[in-house]
Order: sequence, then C-alpha cells, then structure tokens
Amino acid sequence: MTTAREDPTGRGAEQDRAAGPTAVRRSGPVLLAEVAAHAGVSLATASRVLSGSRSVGEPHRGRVLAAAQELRYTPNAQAQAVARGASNVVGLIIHDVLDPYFSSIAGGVMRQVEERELVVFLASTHSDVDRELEFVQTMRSHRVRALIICGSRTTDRVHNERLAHELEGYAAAGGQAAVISQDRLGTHAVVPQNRSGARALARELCRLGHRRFAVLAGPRGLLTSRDRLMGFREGLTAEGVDVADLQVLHGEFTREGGESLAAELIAAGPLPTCVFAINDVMALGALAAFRSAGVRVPEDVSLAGFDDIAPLRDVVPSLTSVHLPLEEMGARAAQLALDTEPQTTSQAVKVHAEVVLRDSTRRLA
Amino acid sequence: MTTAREDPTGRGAEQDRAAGPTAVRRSGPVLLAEVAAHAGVSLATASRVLSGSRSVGEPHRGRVLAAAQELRYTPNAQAQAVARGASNVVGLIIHDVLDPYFSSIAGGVMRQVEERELVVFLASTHSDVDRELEFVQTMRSHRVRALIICGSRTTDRVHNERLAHELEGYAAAGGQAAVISQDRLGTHAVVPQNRSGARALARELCRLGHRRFAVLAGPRGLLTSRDRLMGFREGLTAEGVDVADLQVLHGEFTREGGESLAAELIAAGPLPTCVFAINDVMALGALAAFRSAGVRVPEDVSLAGFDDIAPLRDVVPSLTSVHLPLEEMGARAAQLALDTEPQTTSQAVKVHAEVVLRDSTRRLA
DNA sequence: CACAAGTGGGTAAGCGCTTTCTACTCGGGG
DNA sequence: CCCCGAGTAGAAAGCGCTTACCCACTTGTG
Repeated sequence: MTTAREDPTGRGAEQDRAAGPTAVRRSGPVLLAEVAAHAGVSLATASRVLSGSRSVGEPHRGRVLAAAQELRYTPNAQAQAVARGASNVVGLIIHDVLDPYFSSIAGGVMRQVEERELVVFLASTHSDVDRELEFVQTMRSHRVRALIICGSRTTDRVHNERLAHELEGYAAAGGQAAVISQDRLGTHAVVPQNRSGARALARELCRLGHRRFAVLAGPRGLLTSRDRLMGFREGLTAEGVDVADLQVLHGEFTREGGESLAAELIAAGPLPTCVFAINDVMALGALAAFRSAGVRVPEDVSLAGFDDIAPLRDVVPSLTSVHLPLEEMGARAAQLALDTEPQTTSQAVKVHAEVVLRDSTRRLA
Repeated sequence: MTTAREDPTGRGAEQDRAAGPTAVRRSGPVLLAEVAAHAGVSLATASRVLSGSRSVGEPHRGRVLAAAQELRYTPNAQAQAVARGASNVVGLIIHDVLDPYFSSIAGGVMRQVEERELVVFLASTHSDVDRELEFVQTMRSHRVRALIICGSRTTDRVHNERLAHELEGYAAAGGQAAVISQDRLGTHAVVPQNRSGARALARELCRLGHRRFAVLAGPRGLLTSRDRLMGFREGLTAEGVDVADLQVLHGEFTREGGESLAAELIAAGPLPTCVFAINDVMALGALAAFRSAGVRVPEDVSLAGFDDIAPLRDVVPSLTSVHLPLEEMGARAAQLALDTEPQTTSQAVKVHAEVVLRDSTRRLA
C-alpha cells in the first residue's frame, strides 16, 4: 500500500505512469516537493538550497535553483512559520488610517518594519475598545513577533484590565509589544509628554497676553485629552490665570468634533481671546467653523492645536501647535518591540513635545 | 533531547496527580493539545469544539471551552491556515501611507476587509518598482486570498511584464487580485477616468476664460500623469486653445515636486493665467510655492488639482479639483478581489471623475 | 427484534515546510 | 590498510492544527 508520503509530488503514483514533464498539473501553488522531484533531489536538499540553511554541493544546488525558477515556486510562508516556530510578521493596531496622526505613526512603523524585511498586519479599531481587544487576539493568533498598539488609551478600567490581560498572554507566549501613549499596560511604551507640552503651550499663550481661554477637549475618558487638559490648566495657574472661568467643552476627538464644539462656543456668547483645541484635527474643524461663522483667526480669536500633524503645512493661517515627532514615535515603538530581548523588562521612552507658535495665535495689544 | 515534545501537556501522560506546581511549563503559546488534555478529551474533539466544525456533545463541549478559557488558549492561525489550506489574509500594496491619496484608498479597503473578519497585510513601495515586485512575491508567499495593488502604474515595459508574470503565478495558485489604476495586468481593475476627467476640467477652465495654461505633471513614465495630461490637452483643443504653447513641466509626483515645479514656473517668466497640477498633492506644493513667492491665488494665477483628497477641505483658497471617490475605489477593489469567484474573467470598473470648481480658479474678466 | 440510519468520540493521516538523525563517500594520518 | 573525521545526501520526525475514517453506541422503523 503506497502512502502519499512516498509520492512527493502529490500526484497519484499509479495513474501517473508517465511521471515525466507531462504530468497532470495539480491546481494551487507549486510545492517544494515538486521542485525537489523536478530537480531529482530529496525534499530536504531542496529545502536546504532554497532556505540556505546548510551548504549543498554543486551538482544539486544548481538544479534545485533552476527547477524552482522554472516552476515559479514560491515557498509557503505560513508553513515555514509553523515549521520554524517563528513568524516574520508585525502587528500594528491604530484607530484610523484616515487620521493623519495615525498614518504618520504608521509611516514610521512601516519604515522600521521594511528595513528588517518583515511584513505588517494592519488593523484599525475606529476607536472601538471591543474591536481593539479583538484585534489583539487576532494578532496573537497569527503569532506576530511584535505588536504595536497606538491610539489614545482610555480610563475605562474594565477594558484596560482585559487588554492588559490579553497582552500578558501575548508576552507569556514570547511576543513583544509596544504601546504608544500609555505605559501602564506592562509593555514597552512611547509616551509623548502631553502634560508638560500643554503646560508649556499655556505659558506661551499667556505670555502673548491671553487671559480668557476655552478648551475644545476630547471625550472625557480619553487619557491623551485628560493629560493635555490637566497640563494646560497647570500652565495657566502658573501664569496666574484663574482656572475657574476656563471654558472646557467636551466632544469627539475628530474634525467634526472640533467643528461642532467651536460652533457651540460661538453660539454660547462672547468668545474668549484664545481657543485651545486638544488636538490638531479638532483645531482644523474649529478653524472651519470659525471661518464659516465669519470669526477671523487670529484677529477675533486665537487658535492653537496639538500634535503638529502634516496637513497643517497647508493651512492658512498657519496653526500654532505642539509638535510631536509622529513618524519617529512610530519608529521608536517599532524598535522597542523589535530590537529588545524577550525577557528584558519593558522600557518607556518619553517624547518631548515642543510648542511651535505660528500665525493663528496673535499677541494681544 | 527534550522529552516534553512527546507529551504536549508537559505533565505526566496519565493522571494529573503530579501536575500542580511541579508541572514543567513549556514556554511559548498554549497548544490545542494542552487544552484537550486539560479537558480530558482527544485533540480532535477539542478542535471540533473550538472551530465548530462538527457538533460535540455537552459533557465534553463545556469542558473544552472552560479549559481553553482557563489556559488562555489562542489558536495558531498559521497552523490553521496550513491545515485548512486557506488563509484569511488580504494583501494591500500602496506607495505610501503618508500620502492622503493612498491612505484614503486604504481606508476603503480596510472597511471591506474588516466587515469580512479578515486581516490585511500592508506594504508600501515608496514608488520603487522593485519593491513592488518583491511585495507581490511576499504576498504570494503568505498565500493571501486577495491582493490589492494601488499606485500609479508606469510605462516601464520590463517591469509591467514581470509584474504581470508574477500576478499570473498568483492567479494560477488560486489568488484573486485587483489593481487600482490600470487594467492591463490581467486582474480585476478599478479605473478612474483620468482622461475624461482632465478633459472636462480643461473645458471648465476654458469657459472661465483661461487660454494660457501650464501643467505641473508627474514623472514622464507615470500612466496616471500621462492620461491626465492627454485628456487636458484634448479638452483644450476642443475649446479651441492652441496646445502648442502649453507649458508642461515634469517633476516628482509629490508635494515637493509641485513646490519646485511651481518655483521653476515663477522663475521662468510671465505666468500663465491658470496652472493645472496633475494631482492635489502637487497642487498643495504649488500653492505653498506661490504663497511664499507672493503670487496670489487666484488673483495672480488660478490653480487646479486632481483627486480631491481630504486635506483639501482645510486649505484656503479652496482648491478646484477633479473629484475621485477614493475610499469607494478602495472598497470597490476589495469587493472585486474578495467577492468574485476564482475562475471568473476579470472585471474592470470605471470610476467617474467629477470636476469641482472652487475658489482657486477665478473667472477672467 | 433484527437492521438501517444517525450521533459523537477517538485514531491517525494529512497540510507544506524545517531540521535532526542516520548513512554514505572521501581523503588522509597512524 | 584501516580508522577517523569532514562533508553532504536522504529518510523521517517533527511544527500545530484539521478532518477523513472508523467504530461504538443510540434511535427509529418495518
């Protein structure tokens, strides 16, 4: 009784009387076994030639290479991963590719990944915590060798615990993870200095003569938003501004969020002299709202954002913001996850946030 | 020699009496075999419960689920793919995540992919044809069930043939591919009507009274650029404008490209009344160049772009462009690649390009 | 009450690779 | 002349999982 093992090509040994080149083509990808058969060597030898794991003598080596070429053989990466017990894929979880904040970070990650000849699994959560969790699972399932999660963390305790639990499982299985924005998940972390950046921004704005501020903040539970707001308050206090009458409006962390909050602000009555949108995307929305309401920036109101995203370059008036090296942050996170030895304790890299004053914030007379 | 291999649970094969604290934990992920052992059932049963491939009776079913939960089992997706002979990953090849044109398309693709509970491999070529080829190989290697390639195709014959060859191999192995921008690769295609869009744009601009134009075009070999230029020329001719003195400058297909071409244009002497940048990213660069040279848009020169990318919303003056439903194009490509039966002949979907006149192009007196 | 059809469990044969182990051929030193 | 590596090929045992196949056991039916 012939077992399939003895017929490496996967074709029937019996039916295939003329086992030569005219053999019936199986459908689907070409197998290593077919290459080996074509070259007249064993499976092991073919494997060794193609993956270069051991030297193979010249008569054989050339034949295998030729056969692979001729048959257009492409190794099955999944099978290789299973056999080797190690994959060469990296997971990247972001909120949304369409948001410049995330695409910049993704760009930085991609560069690092490409340098190492790995591939990346991209998943976007659209700010849904359940999807986030689900994706971490998926990534674990695919045994990604490194996992990078970026996107503002929340104060949602239940979710954070679940996530930490999941990441622990991932780490236990030998995976490396890096989170951008928060370092309380037991993984490596790249942490932008949101609080001190916002503090510095408040100081600069006060020095321009502003005293009456409004903040367009993100959802209450968002850490990034909370930290920046906190820093901003501290900065104001330090400059002697009474924080009691600081207007704080909470809304979505998006362009639309910024737009509608600004509209609210306009409708609410006398504008403050300066508005701080907690991130640039919201600032752009606010700018649009101001423009369509006939409120001039910076003549009627000054406007500042945070992140210094790329599209800011083309906006008039140029927007004051707090610069974060987004691509570099992505790259850094990738490095942490990729270049650290598995058993090392997790590292946290702080990223400086630098105030950049531009035309959207004017000096008060 | 490790005996642990022969006993997947890492515990005694018989009763679990010796288990407990002394159990030797293997490192790495939890295996299905461990779950099965923990639940006291066979590997097959555990597999059936977890993947739901066959009904399993209640005493066992519950035990397996509990064991999986307790041990935090996560199936090895790679091994599943190998065993099942089918993967659930989709490949997406773009030029650059940082370019809004591509990130929009990617957004559309992602949505479709997520709806189907698949994952995506993202690769960016940075406009390097060799990398493109390489990535197609990689994707083949990973046996992605669908592959979406987007990014302007070139006239480079050698490369196109290699690519077509590679894609043929991919298709032969049962893969589905869709290309955005060109339909000559034997795959499904989503083809924006670049030529007719540019033609319509030319007509509208002429109707605004413009006669003297300059085109900031991309690299000569780029099909997208070539088609748009051709359409623009046709449109001008149709409106009775002599194409002979149309200024055409070739440069990079990027913001910097647009910026330096515009600078060249300014330096070269008297400006035409209207400049057509072959895509929006270049238009934004041109706008910046004009601004810093003190050339007012649209007072001194009108400016139009193509694609209608998202960041255009925040630019002043609002930019005239030719709208392409980018996200939808990505979604459409994903659908073609994912919902078509393998043996069907490849389809080409044409995408209408709609002129949108805005403030950057003025009517001449 | 024998018999076909239907359930649900285990055994083991795969999936397409890698890698260990074994076997064999050579060239030299004792 | 034999024995000992060195070097290289092949057989086969994995990798972690799915599933065909088999069998013991219900049920329902004539």
